[in-house]
Amino acid sequence: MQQYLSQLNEAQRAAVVAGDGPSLVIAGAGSGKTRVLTYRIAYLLSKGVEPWRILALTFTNKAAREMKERIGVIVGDEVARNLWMGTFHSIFARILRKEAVNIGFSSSFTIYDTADSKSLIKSIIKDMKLVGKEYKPGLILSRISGAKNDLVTPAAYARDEHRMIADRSANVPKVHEIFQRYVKECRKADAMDFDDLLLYTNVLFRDHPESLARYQQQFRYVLVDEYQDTNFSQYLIVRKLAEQHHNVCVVGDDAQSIYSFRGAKIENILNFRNDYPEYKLFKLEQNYRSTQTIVNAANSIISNNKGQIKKVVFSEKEPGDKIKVLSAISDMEEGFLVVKNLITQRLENGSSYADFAILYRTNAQSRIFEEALRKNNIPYKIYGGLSFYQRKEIKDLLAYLRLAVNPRDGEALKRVINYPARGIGKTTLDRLEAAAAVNDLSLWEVLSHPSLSSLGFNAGTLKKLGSFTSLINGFISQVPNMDAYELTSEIVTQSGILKELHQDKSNEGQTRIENVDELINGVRDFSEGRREAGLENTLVHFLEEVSLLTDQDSETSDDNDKVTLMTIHSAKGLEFPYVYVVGVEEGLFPSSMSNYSEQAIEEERRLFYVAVTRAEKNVTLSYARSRFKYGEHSFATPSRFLSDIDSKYLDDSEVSLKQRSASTTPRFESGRSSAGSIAGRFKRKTPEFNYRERTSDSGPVPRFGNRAGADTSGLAIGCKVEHERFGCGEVVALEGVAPNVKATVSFENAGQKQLLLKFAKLKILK
DNA sequence: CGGACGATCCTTTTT
DNA sequence: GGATCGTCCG
Repeated sequence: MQQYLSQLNEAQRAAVVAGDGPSLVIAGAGSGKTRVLTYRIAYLLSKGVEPWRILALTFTNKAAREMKERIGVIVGDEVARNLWMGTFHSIFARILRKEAVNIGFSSSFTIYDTADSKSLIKSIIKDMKLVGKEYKPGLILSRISGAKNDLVTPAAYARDEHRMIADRSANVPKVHEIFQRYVKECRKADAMDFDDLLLYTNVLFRDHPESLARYQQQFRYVLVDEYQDTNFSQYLIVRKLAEQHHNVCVVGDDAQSIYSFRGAKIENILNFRNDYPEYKLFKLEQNYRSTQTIVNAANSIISNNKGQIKKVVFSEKEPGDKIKVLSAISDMEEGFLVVKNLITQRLENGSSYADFAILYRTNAQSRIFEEALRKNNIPYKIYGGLSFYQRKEIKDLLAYLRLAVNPRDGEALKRVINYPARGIGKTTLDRLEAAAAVNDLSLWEVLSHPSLSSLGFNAGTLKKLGSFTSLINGFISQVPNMDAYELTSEIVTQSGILKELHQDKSNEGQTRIENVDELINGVRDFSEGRREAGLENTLVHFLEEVSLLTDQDSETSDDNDKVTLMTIHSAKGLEFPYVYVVGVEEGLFPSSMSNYSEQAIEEERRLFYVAVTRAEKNVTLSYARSRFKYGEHSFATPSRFLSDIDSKYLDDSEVSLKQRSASTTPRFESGRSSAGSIAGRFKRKTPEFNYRERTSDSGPVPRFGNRAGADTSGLAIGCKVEHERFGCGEVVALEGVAPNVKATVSFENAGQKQLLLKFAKLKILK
């Protein structure tokens, strides 16, 4: 152990050997935070702490796996294997399966993914006859998810003035009812969604103190990585577990908080001191990853944000390359320029393809780079987007597996009741669902109910339903006898999936068969791997693993020496020698969705910070002046973030050439141009978004506002404003006091509306 | 009932 | 550009 400690700098070592009690490790980008966590765990183990007494929560399963391996090298695999290490979701799914009966679920409950949740919400909306396009499943789900992450029940939701007002002003006043129905349907289906895994853990700990006490006693040490991206629900789990002993070590960086859309509360890291006043603070400020230029440029970016914990990240590596900005006329050209530049850099430095990453804001951007790379015969791998497990043929097969384990799983049942086609159509399904609703049963319970025949189906339909039911019953009866692999093989043939797939002789059909084969192989590997490790290898376990996979987790072995393409979000925690951050344009990065609020822009800026700090040696930024969006091309201006970078870190050789073309390019974003002022070397700031100049400095203590709406402090009667949905209008009245100011706005096309400023996304035009 | 074909909506980001 | 949705017809 001693030799490992000597590899650390003073701050790192202090954090590793800190005794019992709470510690907060503020870890700047690239400051060796994983190393600290790894060694701290190894250190605890070397002090004689049993591995199963250590709970370490990471952001991805991959991070957990790698950390386990590294710890295994130090203390031995046998020991490392018994650590409780994984994502919040997978650890607590595991615990919930054991405790399921305490919270009214079975131990083989299904985990609904986002698509399942949306589909369920959709059918609830339909059933409630909520017409109008305001009720979009995705939007409703995010509202419900937000509530769950704040531990707000449907009843509490209905009492929550803020949520109700927000819903009303978005024309979706019935969300709370949908929420209520959704929770009920999930219970009926013996299913939990992602948020439920955390929510029900809290419910379990609240309602079953004896159970909480057991885990409190088991987990003597709790460690949390990426603490800045935990939500309230996760925060509370950690707090409860550590309630008695306060042996909690959290690691994070407020500057890298990029998941607020998922309910993450940056406040968790800031409030640590309140929950654990006796806490020890460790700051890791030396960056070992990147050159000085990259670190300093990143610092200059993040300094544009108001609220942050003070820290000075520095690098002692060489100054290194300046940051280059590639300016392209179109998205096609952007792809071409980036790939051209990549080829050059690779030849100049003799580096491999795996040293390069292309990072973008949205998955949709990947296509253009895939194309450019393919044309140049450059190998690449792409993360995210349509993952293997989201393909239709895979989801179909998985649905059968899910049914075998939990036939009440309504989403799975609806998916396959008529796949392969067996003559059970929409009419039949509608009637089954109606019967289920009336009798408060799941679809499966209706199907297997003795009085199914009294529902008035004709004999043919009854027969078809009966053979489907016995097919599934056959699978169910095999669950206890077969392992995951045997059962899957059985299901593929018996269900008729294989036969169905072989009907299709096209190329895509061939690919689908290969995919299914791949899944079967995956099940076999899983089955064997688990058996060798002496673990249970049932279908339940396989399904759980599959549903909690992150896209980083599904890396295959033939991914050597390839350029990496991924969103910035998925690049979190990773590093590459050469990084391209592409699509650095207004409306794309920062996303147009974040234009309404200061906090949203700050989060986008943190995302930009994360992107730049992934690089070890070189960062290249690129933007396009026009790109295809929704099938037609639209124009763009360079991102305001370019002007956040101190110009002394920018390589402007190429830029100055482009300035001329920039100034002659007409600007299409009227009135509220941004970093379109790229002339002047990104230096000039757009006053509208330069918050620091307008707001008095709040001092060294970070302050985080919680306003959700736009900055409308300058609003007065007579102002022209623009609303996302209602369009342009004029303010005719203002009443109430901040933060509850209500404005009456007369819209040109939508008439007069009363809007609460903190919720309405009003843009002041004049 | 099921497949085919246009219309329509859309896009952040993910466990 | 592309996935999803509703409608139409065999």
